[in-house]
Amino acid sequence: MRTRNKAKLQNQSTANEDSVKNYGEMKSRSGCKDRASDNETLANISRGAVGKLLKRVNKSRSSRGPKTDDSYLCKQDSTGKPENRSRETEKHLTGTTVARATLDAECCTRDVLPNVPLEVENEGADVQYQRIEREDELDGIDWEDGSVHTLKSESNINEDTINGVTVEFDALPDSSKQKTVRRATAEEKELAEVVHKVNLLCLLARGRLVDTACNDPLIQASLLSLLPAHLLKLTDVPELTAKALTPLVSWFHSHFRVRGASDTEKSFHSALASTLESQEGTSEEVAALSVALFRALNLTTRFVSILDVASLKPEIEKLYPSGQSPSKAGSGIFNSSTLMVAAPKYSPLSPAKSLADGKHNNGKSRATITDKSDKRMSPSTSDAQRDANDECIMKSERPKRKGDLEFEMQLEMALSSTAVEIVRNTMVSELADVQSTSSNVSPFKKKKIKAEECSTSSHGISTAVGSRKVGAPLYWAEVYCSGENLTGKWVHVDVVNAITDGEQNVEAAAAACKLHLRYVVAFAGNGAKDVTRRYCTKWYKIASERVNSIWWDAVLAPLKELESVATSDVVHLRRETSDESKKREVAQSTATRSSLEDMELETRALTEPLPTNQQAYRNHRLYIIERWLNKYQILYPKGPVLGFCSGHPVYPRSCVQTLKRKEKWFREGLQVKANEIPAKVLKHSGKQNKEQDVKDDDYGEEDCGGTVALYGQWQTEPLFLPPAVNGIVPKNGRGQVDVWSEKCLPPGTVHLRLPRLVPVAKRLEIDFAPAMVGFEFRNGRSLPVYEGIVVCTEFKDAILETYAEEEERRQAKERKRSEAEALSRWYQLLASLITRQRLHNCYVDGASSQSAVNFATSNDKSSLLARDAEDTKKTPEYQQEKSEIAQSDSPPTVLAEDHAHVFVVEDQTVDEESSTRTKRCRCGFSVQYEEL
DNA sequence: GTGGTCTAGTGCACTTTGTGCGGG
DNA sequence: GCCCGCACTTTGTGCACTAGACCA
Repeated sequence: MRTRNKAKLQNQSTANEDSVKNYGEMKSRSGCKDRASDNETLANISRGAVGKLLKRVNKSRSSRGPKTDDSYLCKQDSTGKPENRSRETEKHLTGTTVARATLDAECCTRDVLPNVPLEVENEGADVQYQRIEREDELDGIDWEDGSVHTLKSESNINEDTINGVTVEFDALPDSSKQKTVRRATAEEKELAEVVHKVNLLCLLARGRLVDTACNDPLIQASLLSLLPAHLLKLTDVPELTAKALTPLVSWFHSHFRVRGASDTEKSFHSALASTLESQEGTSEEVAALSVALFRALNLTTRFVSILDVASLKPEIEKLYPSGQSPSKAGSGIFNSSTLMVAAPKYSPLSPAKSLADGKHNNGKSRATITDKSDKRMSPSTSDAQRDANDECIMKSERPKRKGDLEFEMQLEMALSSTAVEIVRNTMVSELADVQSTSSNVSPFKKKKIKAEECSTSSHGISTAVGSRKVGAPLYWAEVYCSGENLTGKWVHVDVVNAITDGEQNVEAAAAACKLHLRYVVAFAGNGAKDVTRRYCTKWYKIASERVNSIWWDAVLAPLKELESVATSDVVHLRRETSDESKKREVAQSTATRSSLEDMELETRALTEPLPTNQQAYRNHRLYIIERWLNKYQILYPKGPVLGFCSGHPVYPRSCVQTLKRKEKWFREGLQVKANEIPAKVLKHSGKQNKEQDVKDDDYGEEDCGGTVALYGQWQTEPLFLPPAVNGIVPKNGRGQVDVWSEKCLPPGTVHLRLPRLVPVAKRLEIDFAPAMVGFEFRNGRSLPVYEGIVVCTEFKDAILETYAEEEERRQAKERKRSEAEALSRWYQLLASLITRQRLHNCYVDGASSQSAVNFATSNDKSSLLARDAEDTKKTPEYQQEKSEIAQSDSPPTVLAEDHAHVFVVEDQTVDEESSTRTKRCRCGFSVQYEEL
């Protein structure tokens, strides 16, 4: 679509600004003329002229092709005053326009007016032509092919209207064509993974928190006190079965209600106590209470939770349109449907919230209802509601998926039909509130609860519309029933939905609620165990959504032990009355219970049913269909056929073999057996073929005719290389040995990974081969990397011995060289110091040039510096000078004339910190140097 | 709603064996 | 003249994977 560059006022790009400025310039030019003559008349005439001009420009555009159709440009208001604009926008835009007009007025005087007669009426065809040309010149700048953001289109139209121009789009932006698909970058993936992991850890911690709260003796005692007497004895049977739990579950389900909201500021423990008191709470609290009750009844019980973590994959395209940063929209753990904050997530469709959603998302028709609801809410509830509303606003800013749009439409219809019912329910709840005085729950809270109940159908899996349905199985209990099966069984008990032993239904229920069973974790004894396998039969669907199993197993390992100990401990306590021998037996059985469960889960993993769609086989860990084999894979042996999917035979994944070229096998220390037919022959690309034709392969690779032969491991045998004979190392065509691994070394040879071995081997006249250990890319090409040499084993010691000697010699030589260099540098330093001092004496202290010359002469050979101090002492000159100095009372400057500096040892000072030594001559000259 | 197919974008693995110049 | 070390410059292609669009 060709659009007017509307980005001017949005400061989107400089180019856009320029282009729009050009248009503003056009307008201002006409404004200049207005001022030049009659304001009113010329203004109107000018506007008319601009309109004409635009029409002609548009005409010329449209004549150039369908893509340049700008018919959407037309003059809207003859007065140029915008209609229906906001005050802020008006202010902003007026300022901008005036500023630009002033600026352009100055420009137009110089730029346009000199060439154009002021009489607009007489504006000749030439001028118009010039202007049109100008427009054409601007065409490339001022107009561009651009996308239109739907969310901003409305405001943009207003802005353009302000300028007296209406921007009309002849077609709705085609989202499917405009949307550029942006894939997640590696960095974003990494970030998503980190968020996922952190979210997992938080949810694990949350689960442990809940598990600990379930052990509270006060809560357990309170629950027992509520339990009818006949139910107390239900579980007091030696072989507990799932059936025996049913009455208990029914009682619990009827006595505890689930509400959506929760006071997130309370600790979970106090929230649990409140739930116990009011017999209403979140599904998490209700499930936790059920676990507490079962534990109070001495049943081995776990608290099980689906960890609904942030996605492992960055959902960029889903959540954020192009140009909208994740930070702006909010992302990850804080915006995901995490269980850390229970309230908003579990009641997405409560009437109040739904109405609030409607307020923001859908029109004002529902605003009245929302207002009513809001007015009845308590301040705290309103705050919560505001939070929810904020969340809704955030959600509304995101691009909506097709399903979400449909959901909104359905929601709107449902609300319109049930609005009356909601109001009635609210009134009923108000009435009930007035009547009930004993309850501690605030009337406002109760209203909300009641209102929510009417739409969420409180218990059972709802079939409500929406992407997140109410009733998703998120929390339940697992009770160990020793009477189930032969070895006992962990029985799924969901008091929220009043389901016992319904583990096979969890997956379907979760799927119906758009909830993936990525992680199902059972908590007990402050530990945790991943029991996802028990509830998830379609592992292939969640495998890619789970974190790296090594990391996950490592995280769970200590928790798993705690859980295992805890569940056995519970059993142990339960049978405390047993005698010692029985105790031992129980301990033994619990030890195997954990391993039995592991076996059960592993069995489930290995007996996963065959998927019914072909895509599932692509990365399935157990099964494969032939179409998903890549070019380096083959089925060997080709069977057994486990089943069929859309006519494709399904094979075990274990039949998939990786194929490699001969050279690749060589690198792994294997060679293809003689007379083996390639398992697969691949065609090479043109470029590779060309290169392959030019060169010969080292090992007789069969790459010719643009094909490459691949072999499977079953076609290989251990590498057999020609051995070293008579001290000669067998080499390849390039006179080297490729040392990919130790297996690639010819028998009887050894790889010496030391530098500077080549001269040693040459000196000893020992046969060797450079060892190529790999390739590296430099200068845009791959270059071989050599490391050491390959020699026959019998020469190893001799070479190493000589190498050691050679290295010692080399190091000594190196040391000597460095010392000599140090001396040389010292000499240079001191010589420069002397020169400096000489110049100082000569020109700064006012010494005679003659003395300077003498000084220089006496020092030219640097005899003083070359001389050692001790040696100097022994010389007759030194002795003479010393005596002269002692006898003379002359100032040092006089003495300095034609004298060589003498540094007496006694006059030397040493700075220990800086290791600097200062030598002083009696004449006052001193030299400071650093000791090496 | 689900699955199959096609398309396009992204990331990654594979490929693979120099040359010229200056200083010693 | 020979040998050694260093600098130069930083691929290109194809495939696997993934996700979206579209259709049945």
